[in-house]
Amino acid sequence: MLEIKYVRQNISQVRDAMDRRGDTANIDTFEEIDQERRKILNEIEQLRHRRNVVSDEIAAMKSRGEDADSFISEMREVAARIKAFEIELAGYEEKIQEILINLPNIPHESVPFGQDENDNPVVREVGVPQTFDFEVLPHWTIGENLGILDFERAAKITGARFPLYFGAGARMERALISFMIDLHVGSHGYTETLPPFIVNSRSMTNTGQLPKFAEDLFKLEGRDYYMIPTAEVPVTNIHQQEILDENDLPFYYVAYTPCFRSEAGSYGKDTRGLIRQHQFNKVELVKFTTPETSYQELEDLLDNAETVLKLLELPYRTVLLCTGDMGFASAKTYDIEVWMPAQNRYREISSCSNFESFQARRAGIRFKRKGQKGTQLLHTLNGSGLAVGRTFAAILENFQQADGSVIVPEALRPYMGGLQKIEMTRNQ
RNA sequence: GGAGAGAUGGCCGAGUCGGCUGAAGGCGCUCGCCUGCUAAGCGAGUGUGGGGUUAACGCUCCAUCGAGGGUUCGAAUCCCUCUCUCUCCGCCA
Repeated sequence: MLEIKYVRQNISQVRDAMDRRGDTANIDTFEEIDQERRKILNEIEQLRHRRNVVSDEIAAMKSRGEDADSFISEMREVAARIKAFEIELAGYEEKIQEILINLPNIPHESVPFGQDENDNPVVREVGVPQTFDFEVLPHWTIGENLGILDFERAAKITGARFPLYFGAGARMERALISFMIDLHVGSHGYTETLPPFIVNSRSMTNTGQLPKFAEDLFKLEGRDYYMIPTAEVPVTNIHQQEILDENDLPFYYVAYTPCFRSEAGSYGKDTRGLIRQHQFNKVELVKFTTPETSYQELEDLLDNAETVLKLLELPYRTVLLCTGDMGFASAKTYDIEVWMPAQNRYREISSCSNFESFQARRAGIRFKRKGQKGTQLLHTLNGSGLAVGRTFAAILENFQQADGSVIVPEALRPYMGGLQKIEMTRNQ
């Protein structure tokens, strides 16, 4: 959410930013409603002032034993007028709030203009895609052949787009989670957290999933609870409505959670394999920083995520999202895309964003500077470090062998009891 | 699920037969003084959001004592609903 004062004073810049994003948010009525709102607010405040003054006078008169009936009946009328104005004001505030809550973040000046993902500049490519002297198979075929993935049975249990891992596959998924968390905690200074996987609508609104993107979420029937689509939601909300001390910043958190997404509107896309599931695992990095450091922190966070791919020896590239491809709450986003040999293309495996004060304002996350009065909104950032299911898929495809087996990346072997290769065996 | 207790400023904690309490006191923090340094001591200041005004410092008004609603001229204080926390019982991994 943007600050109402900012919108008021920079209405053309805001409109321009919406255009660059290709967002259809309607701020045409903002100025008019805002003015009306302030006019009424003024009236109310004057009446309330009158009421406060006279009420004190009434108290004084009564204590002196004087008759205050005429004041009381006047105030009875004032109270009624206040109430009428308050109802009117609430209507305007609701409208203003609706406009503000649906306004996306303003892209940072370093974000290039563009329509969609085709306009995202590549920042760097790391690693060289391997050449295979046999026909490369998609990861779902590899996984099913090895007996470590079973989409058919998963569909029986639940439905389409749910994963079921067996044996060395289940173990590798778990190993990836541990490997990533240990790396970020041990080498990058993050604090491990294990948050709730279900959150309330307030938390969802704070990070920007609600109200605009409700159809992407799984909601618990009859309750104000939602399954998290990313750990970003519960972890960012850890400090909801808190005033933090500048000396304690920055906070770095890493959290493993499953993620649940309805994937409404993606019918027919990535129907096979682990790329697009209703439930998948992800290790998420979240930062709370001061405004002046947040862009350096974004670069560092991005580097932390890329390190996972480097250690796993997976080729990838990093792209900077253009204005038209960014998420609602983000001011700047990098995507990391891993090489998928069977698709002969790069696929998103991490998304690292700086939200500046957008989420902090909604969530009321502020900090105090030493020697300075008042509080200030801090900046929140997050990024996948990494999406585990897609990492799993990338390993199967990049490390597949002619005989159908899959080499386990060296960095992962300590987490798999030293297993070097996943082969067709009965009890792995 | 049943019974009870509670929710106040960065933190702790007063305040209920409604009215000079935006809120005592303490801690913390900031600034100043003082002690050779440290510790202690002394003095002053110190919530948040919004409106008006100002070039700015500031001044002023309104709101805010878990959330929402009600009673009243007036509510932190009375009533209702909800949320959360704690204690006991039941149930349960």
